[in-house]
Amino acid sequence: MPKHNAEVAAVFSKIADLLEIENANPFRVRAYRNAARLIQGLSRDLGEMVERGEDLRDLPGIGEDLSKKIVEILETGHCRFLEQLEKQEPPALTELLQVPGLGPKRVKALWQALQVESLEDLAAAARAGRIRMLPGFGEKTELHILELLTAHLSRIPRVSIAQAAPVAEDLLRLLRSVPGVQEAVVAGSFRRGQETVGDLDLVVTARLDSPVMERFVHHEDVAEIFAQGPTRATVVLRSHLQVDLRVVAAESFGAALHYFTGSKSHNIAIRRRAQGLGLKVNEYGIFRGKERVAGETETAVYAAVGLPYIEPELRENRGEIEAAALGKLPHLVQEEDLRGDLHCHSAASDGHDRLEDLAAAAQARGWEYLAITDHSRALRVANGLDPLRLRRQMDEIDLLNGKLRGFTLLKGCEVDILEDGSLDLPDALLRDLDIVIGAVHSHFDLPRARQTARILKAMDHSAFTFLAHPSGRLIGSRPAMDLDLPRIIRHARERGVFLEVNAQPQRLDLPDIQAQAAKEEGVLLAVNSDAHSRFDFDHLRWGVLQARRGWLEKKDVLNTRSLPELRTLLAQTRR
DNA sequence: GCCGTTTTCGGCCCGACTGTTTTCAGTCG
Repeated sequence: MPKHNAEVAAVFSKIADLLEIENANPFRVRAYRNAARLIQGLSRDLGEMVERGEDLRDLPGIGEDLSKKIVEILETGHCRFLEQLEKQEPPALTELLQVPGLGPKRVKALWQALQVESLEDLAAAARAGRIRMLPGFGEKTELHILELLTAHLSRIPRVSIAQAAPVAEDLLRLLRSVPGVQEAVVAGSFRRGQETVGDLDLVVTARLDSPVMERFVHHEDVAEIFAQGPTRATVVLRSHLQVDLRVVAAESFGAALHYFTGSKSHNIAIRRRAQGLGLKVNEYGIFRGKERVAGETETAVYAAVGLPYIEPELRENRGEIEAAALGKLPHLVQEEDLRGDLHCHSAASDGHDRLEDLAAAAQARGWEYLAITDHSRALRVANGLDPLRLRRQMDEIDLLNGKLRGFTLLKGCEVDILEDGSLDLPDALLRDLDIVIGAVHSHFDLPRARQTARILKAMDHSAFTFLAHPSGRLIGSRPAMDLDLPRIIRHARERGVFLEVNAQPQRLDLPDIQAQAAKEEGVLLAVNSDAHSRFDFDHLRWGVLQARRGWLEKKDVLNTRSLPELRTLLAQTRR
């Protein structure tokens, strides 16, 4: 089984963990971590790059040694260096590093002195009071470790950004009501629009005498206070979500917001750039010696290092700093750019609303069009439409369009791609539709070659418009299908069809990096709500964020086109 | 382990909070 980017990144992360426990040169550890992060965020397949004879050393942070290790992992599925490390230290130690509060030094000390190799060992040692005996540890640390462990075991995995949003908004309301508070905003991965967030980072500006810190940590939703100082606090909510609060003076707001928005690797790159200019960047501002040269706004922070403002969604150190320096940042698509939605369900299949209610809600959002795309017959659990029912719906849409003014319902269907790659409805019927969405809803576990061939075949159908939720993943519950996605993206370009960025928060599919790869290939993407009721159009907020993270501009998104432009593009997919 | 309009060697981002250290290490973001 050939290895792919994610596996290579996992090997490098594990090496970094084990090296860190070994007390290796921290910069060597960082080199592995940086490489893991780079590879995780790469829009291209390493295996394919190697096949094409590209030099991996052209990737920033990859040199002679790591390049060889990547090739070794891709070709053999193993990494001898990792296996060697695992002979010296139990691989399970890296699991201990996942416990917040336990770092490499403590893990190593616990292992060497008490033979603690797993979470169970750790709990047993703490309960037996053996940890407090170790040098550098004390009674409080021992109790703290037990608490950390309990918190870790009961922790929720990263929550979807859509779930975190109402929590964040409640907290902001609370903070803004505290006397002396000027601004309160969310930073961190939430502000960058990541599909899931591990915690919430809040930045507040307040007068020195504001009781904001006290009010925050003693808020009724707070279950536990992990740390609290005059400017910074970490708490865990009853919902198990961790929240960090940072309070700064107004003059430092931009610097603090920039610092806490991250990402970490973007910040490091900005700081290195600042260093080269004789400047120092921290959360209080940008300094030349003792003199503050910026800090009040993010725009000023970027200007101080000679860059234009960089949108938070781009701050992943995936080329945005270089693009900014060249004046080549993308003008990211916005929700207001959308003229309609090309994927939604009515009560005819598994949606909740009638066509006229969906149309009214869409028109109220200022859109020009909405495609009705109920499921096809194979998806029985969703009450998929057979040819007769779909024909009836098409007639109903014609009638409705006769009454609508300045708005059009498009006739579509989300057709199942069957196991053999054929589509679930007769060709003649599909050709009478405006939009034919191909989608996989079954046989997610076919081998890579068959799964890829199945989808390529479906895309070749003469009526095919775009591929819905191409990876098939459900965040946190179902992994992406094993697919040659670069090949599917290339095929979409050659065949002249489109791909989807599905905005359902549990899907967000294509994900950011793959959406960017499609853009680079010149494939248009439809950012769709996949609404099952008129309220689900709000999902587009998350889809647009994901699209922005993929560097998509208005011109890259199919449903930013006016209806006549859209019809022209749709006609070109037919053959 | 990577990298280079000053470098092929000597650098590599920066500060807050906690606990046990009597002056700072460990961890985190």
